[in-house]
Amino acid sequence: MKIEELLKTKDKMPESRKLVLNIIVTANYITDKIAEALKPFAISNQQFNVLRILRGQKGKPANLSTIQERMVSKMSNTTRLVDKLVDKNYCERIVCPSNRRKVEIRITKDGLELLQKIDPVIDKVENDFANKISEKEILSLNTNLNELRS
Amino acid sequence: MKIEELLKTKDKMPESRKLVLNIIVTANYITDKIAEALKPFAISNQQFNVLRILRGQKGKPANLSTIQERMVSKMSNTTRLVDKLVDKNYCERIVCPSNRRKVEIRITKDGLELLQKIDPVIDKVENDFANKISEKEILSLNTNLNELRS
DNA sequence: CTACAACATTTGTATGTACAAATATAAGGG
DNA sequence: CCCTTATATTTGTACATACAAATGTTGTAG
Repeated sequence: MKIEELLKTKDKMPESRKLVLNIIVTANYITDKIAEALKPFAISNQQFNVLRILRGQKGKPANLSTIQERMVSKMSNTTRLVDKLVDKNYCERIVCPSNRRKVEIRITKDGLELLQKIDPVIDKVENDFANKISEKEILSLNTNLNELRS
Repeated sequence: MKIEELLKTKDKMPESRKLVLNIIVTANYITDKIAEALKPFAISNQQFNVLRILRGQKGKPANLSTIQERMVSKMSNTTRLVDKLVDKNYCERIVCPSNRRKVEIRITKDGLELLQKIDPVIDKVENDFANKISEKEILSLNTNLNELRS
């Protein structure tokens, strides 16, 4: 559905505004789909994002600032987000021996197993979403979005 | 900057996942820019969005459900959002005489004046953002985003 | 009329998030 | 070494948001 129709705007907008609103609305759309898919697993989008970052470390521990800089949606309080994951036993946190200001955060076996269960579900959400346009369009969309952030 | 570089991912991702992350990251980027631009005026992105919806009514009052369905990012508690705007004297709320379950919400003179001050600032943010790509690319981006939500 | 379902909004409450200040540690200059 | 500054994380607090239940109102079937 066209963005103007979706937002029921009668007056016509400049294309730049349409673009801005369109990106935000589409981001909300896909974020909601992902949240819905994660619901049965009782973790939030942000927690899932952190778990995937930790898995990406391939055994190496991550510290808080590393996680923060890699998060899709940065937030000011990664400490408490990691707390939740520790509570649920999906990751563990120990003080870094070489620099005791830092903490070393590692995904646990439980965390890895959870991700393995979630993976196909999220893959499906992502594919169902992206496959509404052609392979070629996906590529040029990615290119354009990269440029918009420069 | 490419999305993979931005998120510092070493393992390569399918294009569908890149697209999803790219849209979310870009939406966060532009949302932050808008929030920054609105900061001097002491209103949030959501409050600004509601004010523009009310102005779009051109004198006619809006009720809560109308506002809610037109918001860029829907939220569960529009009542309290409007409360904030009423507190600041940017809109007024009266019980709808024909159907007392409803409320009629109208932008005030103060609200209209505020929007007039904000308009050029937001226009600039939107244009600076969109003008990083060509007119033609903006149009096809809008088309593709519309399709992705179908 | 009256009872009951539907509707529009509001409120309670638990949880999430932002921002700044606090804590703890490390590193570097004199 | 001691003092200052920088770094990494945590905590306090105020505010925002989600979700469900409550409130008040309307429409309608009997």
